[in-house]
Amino acid sequence: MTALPNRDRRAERREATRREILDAAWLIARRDGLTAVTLREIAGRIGMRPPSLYSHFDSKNAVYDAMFAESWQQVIDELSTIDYPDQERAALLTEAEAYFDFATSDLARNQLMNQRVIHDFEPTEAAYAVAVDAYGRMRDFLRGVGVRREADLDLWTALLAGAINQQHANDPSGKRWRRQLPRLVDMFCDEVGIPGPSLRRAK
Amino acid sequence: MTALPNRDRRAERREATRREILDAAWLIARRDGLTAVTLREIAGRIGMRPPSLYSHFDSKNAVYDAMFAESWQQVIDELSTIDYPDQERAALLTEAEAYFDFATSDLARNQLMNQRVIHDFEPTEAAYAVAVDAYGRMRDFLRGVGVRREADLDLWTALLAGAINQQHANDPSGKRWRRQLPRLVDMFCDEVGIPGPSLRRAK
DNA sequence: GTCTATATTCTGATAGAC
DNA sequence: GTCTATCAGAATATAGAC
Repeated sequence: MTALPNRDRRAERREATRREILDAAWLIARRDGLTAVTLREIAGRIGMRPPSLYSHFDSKNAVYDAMFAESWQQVIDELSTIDYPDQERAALLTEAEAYFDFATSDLARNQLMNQRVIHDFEPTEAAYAVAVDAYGRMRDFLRGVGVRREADLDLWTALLAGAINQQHANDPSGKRWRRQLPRLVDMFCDEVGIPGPSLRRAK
Repeated sequence: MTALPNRDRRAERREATRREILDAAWLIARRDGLTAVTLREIAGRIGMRPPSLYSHFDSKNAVYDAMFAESWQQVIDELSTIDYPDQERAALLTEAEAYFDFATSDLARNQLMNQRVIHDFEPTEAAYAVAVDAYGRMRDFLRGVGVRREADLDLWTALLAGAINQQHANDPSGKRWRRQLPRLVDMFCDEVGIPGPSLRRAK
C-alpha cells in the first residue's frame, strides 16, 4: 500500500502559473487601463507565448472574470479584518474609510468591479456570486448598527460611491473627498436615525 | 464691386460632414461602448473611406475630444433652459433631477465626461475649458442659493455622482436611485444650512 | 503544458493621385 | 476633400507537433 502524497505539486505549479498570469494582467491594467490588457503582453511578461495562456484560461474574458472575482474577494477579506469600534457612528466611519481606501487605491480594479468599462464582459455566475456575497456582508454590517430598510442601504452605497468617484475623477492623488467621509457618515446617521455624537467634533 | 456672399456654403457642408462623423461615433459608442469606436466603422456608416476622416479630424482622439467638448456643452445648454422655482430647496432638487437625468440617459457620454475609460485620451485645453465653464455655472447656481464654501460644493458633486453611478451600475433601466434625490437634496440642505420645508412631505 | 505556425480580422495612420 | 493603396503592427483564437 502506497501512501497518497500529501501535496499535489502539479496543482501547486498550475496555480502558481495562473497567479503569474493574473498578476501580469493587473500590472498592465493599472499602468495602461483595463482595456489595454492583451494576451500578447501577458504572455510576454511571464516568458510565455500567447497561445499557451489558453491552457489556463478559456478566453481573455475568462481572465477578466478571475480578476473580477478576486477583486470582490479582496473586499471581503479586507473588511473582515476590521476591528470595529463599539459606537455605531464610529463603526460606520471605520467601514466607510476602509472601503473608500480600498476602492481609491486601484482605479483599474474599481472600474472592473463597478463600471461597465469592458462592454462585452459579463461576470460568470460564480464570479458574480462573490460580489453578491460581499454585498450581503455589507448589508449584515449595516443591519448590525440598526439599518434595515432597502432604501437606506441604497443611500449608503450612493454616498460611498459618490465620494469614491469624485476622488478618482477630480483629485486622484489627493484626499479632497476622503475628508468628507466623517461628514457624509454623520449625514447618513442623522437621516436614518442612528444616534451618537457627531464624528466631526472629537479630535 | 461684387457683393460678398452672406453664406459660406463650403463651410456649411464641412460642418455637416463633421456632424455626421460625430453622430456616427456616438451611435457606436452607445451601442458597443466608447472603446469600440473605430474610424473604420465611422467611415462605413457615413459612406466614406477611413482615410477621408483625416480631412476632418487629426486623429481618433480628436474625435473623442470633440465628443467630450460637446457633451459638456450639452450640460450647459440643458441646465440653462431650466426655469427654477423660487424656493431654494425646490430649486436644488430641480437642478439635481435635471443633471441626474442628463447623466443617466447616456452611459457612454457619462463615461467620457467623468471617468477615465479611454486611458490615452486627455481633453485638449479648449475642450477642457468647456467642462470648466459648466462647473463654473454650477458653482454660480449654488452660490445663488447660498452655498459658497468649497467643501460644500464637493459635497454636492459627491451626492450627485453617487446617485448617478449607482443608478448606472445597479439599476440601469430603473429609478431606484433617482427616487433618492429628494432625500439627498434635503440632507444636503440640512447640512449646509439652507432653510425651507422638507422636499419629501409635499405631494 | 508549452510550443510553432497560422488564420482572420482589425487597428490608426500616411502617401500621393485625382 | 475624397479616393486607392499600403504600412506596420496587433488582436483573439485554433490546430497540431512535441
